[in-house]
Amino acid sequence: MGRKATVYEFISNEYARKATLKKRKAGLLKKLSELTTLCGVAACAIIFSSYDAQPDVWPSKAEACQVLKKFKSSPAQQRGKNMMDQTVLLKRSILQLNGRLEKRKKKNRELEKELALAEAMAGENNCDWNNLEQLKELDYQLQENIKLITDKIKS
Amino acid sequence: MGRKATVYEFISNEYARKATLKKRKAGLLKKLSELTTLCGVAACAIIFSSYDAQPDVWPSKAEACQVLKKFKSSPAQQRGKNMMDQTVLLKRSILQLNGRLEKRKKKNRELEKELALAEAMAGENNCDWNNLEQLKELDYQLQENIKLITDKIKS
DNA sequence: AATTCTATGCTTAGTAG
DNA sequence: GCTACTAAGCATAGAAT
Repeated sequence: MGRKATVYEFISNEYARKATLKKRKAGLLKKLSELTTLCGVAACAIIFSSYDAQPDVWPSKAEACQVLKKFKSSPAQQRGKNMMDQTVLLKRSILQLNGRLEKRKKKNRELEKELALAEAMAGENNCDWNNLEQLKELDYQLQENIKLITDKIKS
Repeated sequence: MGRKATVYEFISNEYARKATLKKRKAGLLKKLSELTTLCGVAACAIIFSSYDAQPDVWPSKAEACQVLKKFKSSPAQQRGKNMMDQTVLLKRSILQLNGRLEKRKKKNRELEKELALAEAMAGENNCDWNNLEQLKELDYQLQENIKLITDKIKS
């Protein structure tokens, strides 16, 4: 009953996370609706969840496009402040990502040993290695992209 | 003090309207921030008020670091009669993993298209955060895959 | 996994400085 | 205008179903 104080970090439990997403998404869109009504402003929101291929777009895709079009037509200079904020956030998240990458690479190495052992015991078949290769390939691409973005931000 | 029940219609009083806009906008963006952190989703919001020429744009904030489950390397212990069983299980799980990986890659491609849409709407200067969201999504899924393999090996 | 319930945390309208 | 305050409205986590 009731509830505890919310801890603001990624909800590891998948079901709880999905339930929270649903509730909060509804709450958020309601708030956005209220805001536009009460204050007479134009607004839109786009939420990408990994559950649905399609993003949730409020109020509708068409209207969101209009709002975004308007945003796009506003001079870039006026967006300067937001850009700055974004850059700061991006840098922070890149730091986090790099940390996670390091941990993941370490895991990969250990995992690789385990799989190699299993492979040796199995005696043949290299589908294990194929799978690992996929992970490593993704890993490589991820690093390349992060490097790219980092360079972009620095410049 | 306190407050009355809110009537959801345009606030005619200009001062009250502006004050409400400020408060609710802050509340809304906070909620959006919480949503992305708690549920690991990418989201953005754009709000046009008639007060400012430029809209308030909320880019996806840095995703809170997902607490990484402690990697427990399986010490490859029972090499006796369990060996074969483990290998069989491993092979089976790898087949499943490959299937999942394919699905996820497909999902990723769809997500990528949607993100590309948002990117186009938000303008070229915003491409960085969209790219980063893709990377983070990819990163998350990679971690999931690795965890899956690890768990399979342990069992 | 979706719905309902409700205790409790969170937001915010109105106000004061 | 703004910040700070606070009562009361509102959102929602966790549990039950």
